[in-house]
Amino acid sequence: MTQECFTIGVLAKRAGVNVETIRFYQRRGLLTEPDRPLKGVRRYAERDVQRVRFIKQGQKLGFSLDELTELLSLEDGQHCREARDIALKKLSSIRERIEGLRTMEKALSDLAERCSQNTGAVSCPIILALLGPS
Amino acid sequence: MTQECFTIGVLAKRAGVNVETIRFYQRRGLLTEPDRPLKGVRRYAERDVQRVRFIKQGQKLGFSLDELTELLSLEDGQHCREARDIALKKLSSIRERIEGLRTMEKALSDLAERCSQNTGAVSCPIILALLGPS
DNA sequence: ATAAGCTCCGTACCTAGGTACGGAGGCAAG
DNA sequence: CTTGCCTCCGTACCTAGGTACGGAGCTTAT
Repeated sequence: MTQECFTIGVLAKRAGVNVETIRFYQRRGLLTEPDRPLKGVRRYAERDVQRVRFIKQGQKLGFSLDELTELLSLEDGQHCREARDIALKKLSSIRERIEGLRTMEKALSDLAERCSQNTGAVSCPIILALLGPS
Repeated sequence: MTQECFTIGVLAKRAGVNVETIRFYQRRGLLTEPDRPLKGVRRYAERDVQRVRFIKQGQKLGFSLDELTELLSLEDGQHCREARDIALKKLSSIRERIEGLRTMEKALSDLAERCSQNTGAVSCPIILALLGPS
């Protein structure tokens, strides 16, 4: 059986963050503070590890802690209609981001190719490409 | 002919940022400080507007000012080999980001669909989906 | 039962990325 | 030539997202 009961230190290690970060997330409401069965010492489970990893992954993708709080609120499976609205809003911002990144990807790979052909590139196209149809 | 000579206030307005932000970017080395032909007052050109817009766009996509400084250093079209290396590094980080966002997109659109079918969703799949093959 | 090594909690501090403020000077119109 | 609005510059302040610190209390091995 999986060990579903570890301390904050173990949680932090498993999630790859600092203990202080866990405490910070609790203050911010991103992690619910568990009850303390053992007189003062909180115990955590696997789902807490996943939550923290989710937050870290989300941050890498450019979401703020406030946005992630909102996303995590979908997690309980209740409030279906509300969840759907939030999900759709986030979806469109995600799609915009993907589009922007794709434009950047194209510009950079063009640049890299031009450079490796060593055609004595005249001027880097990155900025123009990123500005889109200017 | 295009008017290639405006003050910091106009530059800021055209780029959609605060005057202080321009000055801040100059201190950070993201924008080169132009000479001051008119006894103390700097003049800017269209390319400065584009540079600032580029920075703002890059930030939305999750790049730090340090990374953007590096990307902007490609802009002169010199240092081909170096530029290519930087471009390739950024490319792989961009591709990772796109992948991450795609995973998130899939999870969210599944969620939204499930919600609109009102099947009394059991548990939100977002976290699991985001953690990838766990 | 005592020392090592946790945990808890509050508070202070740090970095990134700005934003605001205040004094001094330029410049154009009335 | 003065009023008003700009620029320049330095310095102070702000928000987000942590990190570090220090005292006090568990808990576990010896």
